Amino acid sequence: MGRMTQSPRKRPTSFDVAHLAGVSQSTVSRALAGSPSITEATRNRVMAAAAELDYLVDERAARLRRGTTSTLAVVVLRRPEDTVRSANPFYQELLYSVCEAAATRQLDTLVSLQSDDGDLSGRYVEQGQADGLVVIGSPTNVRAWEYFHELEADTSYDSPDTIGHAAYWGTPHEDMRWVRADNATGGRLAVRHLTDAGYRSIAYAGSDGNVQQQFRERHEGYLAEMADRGLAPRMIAVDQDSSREDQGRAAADAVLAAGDVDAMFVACDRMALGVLDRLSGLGTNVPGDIGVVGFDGMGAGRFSNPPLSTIEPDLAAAGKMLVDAAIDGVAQADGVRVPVRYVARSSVRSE
Amino acid sequence: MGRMTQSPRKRPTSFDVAHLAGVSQSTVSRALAGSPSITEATRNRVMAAAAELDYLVDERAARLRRGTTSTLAVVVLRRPEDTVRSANPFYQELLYSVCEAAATRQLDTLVSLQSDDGDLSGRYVEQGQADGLVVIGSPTNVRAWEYFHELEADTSYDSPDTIGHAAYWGTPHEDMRWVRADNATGGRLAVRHLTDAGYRSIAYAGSDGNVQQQFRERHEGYLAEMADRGLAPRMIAVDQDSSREDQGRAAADAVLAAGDVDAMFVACDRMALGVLDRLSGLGTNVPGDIGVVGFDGMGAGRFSNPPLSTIEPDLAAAGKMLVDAAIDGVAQADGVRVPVRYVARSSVRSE
DNA sequence: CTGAAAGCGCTTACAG
DNA sequence: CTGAAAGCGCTTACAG
Repeated sequence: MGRMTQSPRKRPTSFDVAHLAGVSQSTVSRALAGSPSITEATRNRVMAAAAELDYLVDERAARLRRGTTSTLAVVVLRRPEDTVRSANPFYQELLYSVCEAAATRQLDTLVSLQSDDGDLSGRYVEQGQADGLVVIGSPTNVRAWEYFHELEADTSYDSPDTIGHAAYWGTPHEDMRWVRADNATGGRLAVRHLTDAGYRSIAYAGSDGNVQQQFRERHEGYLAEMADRGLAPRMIAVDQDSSREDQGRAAADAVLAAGDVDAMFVACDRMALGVLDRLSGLGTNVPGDIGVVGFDGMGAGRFSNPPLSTIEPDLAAAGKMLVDAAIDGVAQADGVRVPVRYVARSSVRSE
Repeated sequence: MGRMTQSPRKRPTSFDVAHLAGVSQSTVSRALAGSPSITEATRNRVMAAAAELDYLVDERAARLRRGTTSTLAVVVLRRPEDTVRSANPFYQELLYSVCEAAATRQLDTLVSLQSDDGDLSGRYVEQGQADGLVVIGSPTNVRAWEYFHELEADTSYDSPDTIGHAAYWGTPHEDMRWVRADNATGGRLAVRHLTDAGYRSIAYAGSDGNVQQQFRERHEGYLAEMADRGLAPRMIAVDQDSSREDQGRAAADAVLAAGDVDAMFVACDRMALGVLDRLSGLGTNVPGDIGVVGFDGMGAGRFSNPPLSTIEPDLAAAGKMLVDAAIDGVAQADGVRVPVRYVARSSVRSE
């Protein structure tokens, strides 16, 4: 490693470069920033000196002076009890796609994992650390969402070069600038493909209550499409407190007990994976006896038994929408929808 | 939103707070930083004024002056052709656990996704943006690893408060400070559990070449344990160019063609998932006819057909080791190993 | 315990 | 096209 072969020395500044190149410090700054007013010859001399000294601009100073940061802050809300392996991979994927979208816009991403029971902080713009903020979470992070909701109301001044924009995934508050999957369309798509494949007695498996806004919307899409097709809706309500997988297993039991259901639209993939697990354990033929459609597009669905048909939100679009909304703002006061598509796999008969 | 209810005004500085609290700017700085030399009464007055003005320290200025950043830079190497959904989730999980480990140490994480065919940059410490650097990638990101390898050699000066530490996951260069799974132990564990379950003709499925250091180590562990138990090793070499899943499918075909193999230790979970997919498609009984063990601990393995036994690296430990190595440095010049454990699921007969 | 002042390392009017 | 100077908003010796 380099530092062993040479004695440490202080990091060079633009003054050192100026001295070596025989120009003023301001010229160094301009030359390195690509100012068009600098001669090619001068620029070359400066660049050579900078390379020679291994000089790099100190971004703290540059940003302090400039007033901007070229950075997007991303807060990921996690449940305190989650480990990397038990956490819902959906949020990890969403984080990843936000980072990708930010990179496309030449923005670095300042990521902070926060949980409902720990310190919350989202004032990165006000602290000069970012030009915008994206918050990713599930509506169950109640305290965190209240915190961010209040933050929106509190911000009483604007930074010179930014308007302190923010965008949110998973907020239960309608008056925050949210980005969400087009859940209702997803619900409709599920019913559409299931009926096209010949299923008629299609149940929705999910929570009945109003805890999860996203689930409610999926359910509404399901109801609307069922009504449009003159089919009677059925609800398989699951216990709120168990894991998604166990909720799915219980839903499968309920469907089998009912005896007259031939397909299920399940609120999310993790739950649907639980459904499949129970159904295959019991020897029920999927998709023959019962067709199953999930929601999320989880990778695990490609290898389940059988592979899971699902409604997949366009994650790349989601990342881009969040970043754009956070940096540019959006016209509408509230939210924007991420498109979804139906992914056909073998948990549904071919149409 | 707040900005609608009040006219925008410039962000307050410590001078504004000082003015309102009737003290000097230095006192504001000290009071807010928690300096013990400030009276309780003074501190309260300052805090009240700061709250009143909604003042927050500008971190750019504070860090410029202080010389540190409280930030860890994390570079994630991605393949240019990958999308969020096609990318190996292992790296997303690892990124997540690095962020968690950093948060535990009160560090923010500056995340940058970079790919072999795009701009590479890892000089965050030199630019005053971070106190340390973690790079996560696969050995296949050849150009990127060469870049970071050279960077280590180039750094010819030290920052005043940091030594420009870095730690790497996935580097093919032995002389960089790497963190890796304990692959050899993983290979041994796989063989151990397979033989304990009564399997005798255990093949290794993976690449034969030396492309993937990690795979080579897993193979070596397998070979060593097989030798210790007096069993004859078998290699099922896979085609380098197809997808992991297809490599797995081909390996399954090869095993079936051979006819005398009763178990497989597969180089990684994605490949093992391909093995399972083909085996179940062909009606082969797993674990009855053939036992399968993968490597990685991928979430999808919990729902595959049958659920996949696997060697799981401790991801939380991996994140912590990377962060610690990057910030504190480590004693040894080269690397440290992340512990692995055997996760028993139904792709192996119960012992 | 508090204040006046220097200075971190840049960018950018302002002159010439 | 280039330079001298101001200033971004802090922290921290140095005095008292």
